[in-house]
Amino acid sequence: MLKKRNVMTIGTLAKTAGVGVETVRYYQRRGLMSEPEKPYGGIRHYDEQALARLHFIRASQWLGFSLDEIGELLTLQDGAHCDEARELGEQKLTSVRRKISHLQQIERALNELVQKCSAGHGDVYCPLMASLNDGVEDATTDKHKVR
Amino acid sequence: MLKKRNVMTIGTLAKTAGVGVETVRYYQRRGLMSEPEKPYGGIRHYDEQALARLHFIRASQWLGFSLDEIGELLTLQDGAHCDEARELGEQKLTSVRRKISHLQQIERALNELVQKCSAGHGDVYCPLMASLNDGVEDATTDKHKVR
DNA sequence: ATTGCTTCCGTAGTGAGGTACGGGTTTAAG
DNA sequence: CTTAAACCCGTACCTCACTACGGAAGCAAT
Ligand SMILES: [Zn+2]
Ligand SMILES: [Zn+2]
Ligand SMILES: [Zn+2]
Ligand SMILES: [Zn+2]
Repeated sequence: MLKKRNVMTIGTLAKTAGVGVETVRYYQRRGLMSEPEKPYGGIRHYDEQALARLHFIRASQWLGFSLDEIGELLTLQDGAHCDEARELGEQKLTSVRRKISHLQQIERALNELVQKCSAGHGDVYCPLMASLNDGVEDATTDKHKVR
Repeated sequence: MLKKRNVMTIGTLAKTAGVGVETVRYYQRRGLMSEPEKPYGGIRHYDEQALARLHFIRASQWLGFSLDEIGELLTLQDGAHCDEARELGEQKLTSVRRKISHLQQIERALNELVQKCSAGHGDVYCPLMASLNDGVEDATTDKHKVR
């Protein structure tokens, strides 16, 4: 694994960034990373720019951006279009907040069901099961589609 | 759409429950619903029990159970095994809480980035982009895998 | 009786983000 | 020099929950 002045093979690059080789190749197919030139009949080598790109992708992904959106972010990466990038970030922030409040609703409902059940109902039919049968809160209304 | 005393075709059943016909058939293939007998050369008919089953599935799904888990819940539905069902519910509750706190971490990070960018940085390189390049918080560490 | 919507049934495709396989080539270690 | 590991490349497969397709046959209204 000789890493002579930031020059790596795809395997070293992948391991350094903590992803699989196949993942790097997949990002190349998706157009998120370029494939370096291949020396005649040899092996491609990658530098610290490729590594930075991988970091960019994983950081963005952690923030909830899809690979398509990351592609878009990359075209705005020159620093001259940070207003557009910020716009994307704001949209993502909104969607993250929606997800959180949806999950919090689920958390409350589920917690209530579990509490009611564990409070011990005699031989009465379990309220947890009853709620699943009758519909949990507004579970089956259009307000919160499952997908 | 004649619904003579709780007797429906698959289409009526699906529409009443707010799902597609194909979804009902899919649940049957998955073993979550039984297929009623078919009268010789005729059309199957469904009753309000089938509808209740569909409600059960959608309510459970809304709570975050996968179809496999719902299958498990259904076997515990007789009321005699509510301890096991509650156990499943508690596990799901834990995972929902983990998801929430993960998303809250993302929310904080993303919010900070957007704020820093919109605060207006002169001709300095955009801190949002810089953070994406350098790694957002512990984004690339093992603590919070993207998948 | 003809039109036209349903039902029936099996199979296949979708989207997201990879992961796996397999056969051939190249390089590094001993 | 030999052999094991790593690389190259295309293609297939994975999960999850559906969704679509296609052709035959049933059923309701005009
Ligand atoms: Zn611009
Ligand atoms: Zn109970
Ligand atoms: Zn039991
Ligand atoms: Zn900026």
